[in-house]
Amino acid sequence: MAQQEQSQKPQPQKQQGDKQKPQKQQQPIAELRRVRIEKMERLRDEGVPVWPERFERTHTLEKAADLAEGTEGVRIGGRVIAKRDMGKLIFAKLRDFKGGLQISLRKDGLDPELFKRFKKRIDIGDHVGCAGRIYRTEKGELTLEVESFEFMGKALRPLPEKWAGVKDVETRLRQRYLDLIVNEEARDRFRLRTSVVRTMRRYLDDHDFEEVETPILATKASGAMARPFTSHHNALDIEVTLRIAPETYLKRLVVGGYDKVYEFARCFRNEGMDPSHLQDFTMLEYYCAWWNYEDNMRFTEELVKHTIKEATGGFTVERKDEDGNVTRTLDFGGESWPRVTMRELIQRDCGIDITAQEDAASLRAAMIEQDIRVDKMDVLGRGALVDQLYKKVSRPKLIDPVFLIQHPTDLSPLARRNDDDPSVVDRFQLVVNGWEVVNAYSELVDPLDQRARLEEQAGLRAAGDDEAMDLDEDYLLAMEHGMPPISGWGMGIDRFVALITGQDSLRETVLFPLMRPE
RNA sequence: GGGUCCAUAGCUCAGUCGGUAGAGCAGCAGAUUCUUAAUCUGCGGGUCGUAGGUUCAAGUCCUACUGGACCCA
Repeated sequence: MAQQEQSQKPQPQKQQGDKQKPQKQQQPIAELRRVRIEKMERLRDEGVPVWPERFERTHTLEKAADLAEGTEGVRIGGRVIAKRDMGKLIFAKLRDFKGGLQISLRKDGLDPELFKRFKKRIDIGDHVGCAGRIYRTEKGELTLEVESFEFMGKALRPLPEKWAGVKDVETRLRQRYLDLIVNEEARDRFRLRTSVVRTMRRYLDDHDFEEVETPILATKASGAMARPFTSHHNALDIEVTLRIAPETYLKRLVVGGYDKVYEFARCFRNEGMDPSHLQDFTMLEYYCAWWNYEDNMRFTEELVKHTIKEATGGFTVERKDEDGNVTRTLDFGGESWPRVTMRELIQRDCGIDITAQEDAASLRAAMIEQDIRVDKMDVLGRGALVDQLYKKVSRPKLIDPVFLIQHPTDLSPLARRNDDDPSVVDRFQLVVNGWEVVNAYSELVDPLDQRARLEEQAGLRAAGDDEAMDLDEDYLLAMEHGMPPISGWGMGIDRFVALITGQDSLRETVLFPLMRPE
């Protein structure tokens, strides 16, 4: 019997499909969708607004979960994420962004029509607004006894599996909303990102920094060594590039008199895609006049510790493997993070003293002698070779926070030379878990040295290092109007969030990472 | 650029030696007034990523392509 009744409903649809060819291939999902549209149409027939514009709530679910038993007149709204129908008693679970609450409907506890409507027309995924009183079930769960409810919108497609969630990486990235609906871990991660940004912004504001915005669309890519995205500006008929860093604009502002300035800067680098590089990412940069890199290191330690404490509640971060086993614990709580020069570090890890290797050729020879080979070895200048060498032999070993200081000058064209040793610059990086989290230095404020250094970069560029920096006359012009001593600072926010949320891929810290179209 | 792996129902996954497709959840019908991944009975749902090839026979083997994951340089 039931069987026959069953087959009558879907049947017409199928016959139609057979007769009318143009009807698109019948995806099975269409059946689930059709059922839900039908429910919506029934609701409309019953005079229920199917996309109502408003429901007055007295509490969010997070707040409602703190209410005392017996509280009357509570009005809450949310998405139905579970429904357990026991005949004359229905339990369901509602969720909104920050909380969740169980509701219950008793057949003799509300209008029979409403009870039937909930039973028959409400699907998992739909939104409802409920009014009632708070009580505790026999099993002890705080619950809203629904006295009336309003249908607040239909989900035409089913939600992913309630227990396993969405696992497929591609689906999670392409349809992040599903990841957010179903995976609590994803919600927590993105809320933590927001909290990190908010905490850092407040900390900087509280220390008298000014937040500014500088151009994303520019005529010259500067401030970092990277390939830019280019576009065409129609009105001016010129080539433009998306910024690769906000650095030179923020420093122009210091020329203009800002002495503490920062920007959360979306930057774009047209380079290889891998788990630790996004093409579209967020960098926080700040510049502080009258500071040197030592002052900046102290401030960095305070800022980073404060942020981690606020965001996670502690100073340690656990890194886990695929099975959830803790592989390492990063400790940010150390009294004063250790400082090590690039020279000391490389010497310790492979025996090469970079100070003794004064040019690219001799350094290359020393590396080959140790059987250390890196990409494009024969075209890179000395600075870039040092950098590659460091990344190969040393960086992976740096786990707990450490300040790596005094990088080669020719790797840092915008940084100030060290007074005692002009072959290195007054620069530091905060390295954690083998990742560069912060890059900062005492800024080069001498316009003549700056010109010479940028000309040297142009030479490297001509020799085949396509990451070498471009010469930026407009920035040199600004510099020639006079700069105070400055220390500047940059942090990859995506990377920092990945670090403290235990993610290996930066795409898990970005809501909608770019994907190739399907 | 070179290599390895993955793609099966809306979701999570099985699928043996090549013999024509399975489960759980979700859905539908029914039962059920305290559930918590509710339970119980019954039912529907598939161009096995796409296109070729091998074979009597392909989800399974081969090739290419598409999308994804990872490793190396």
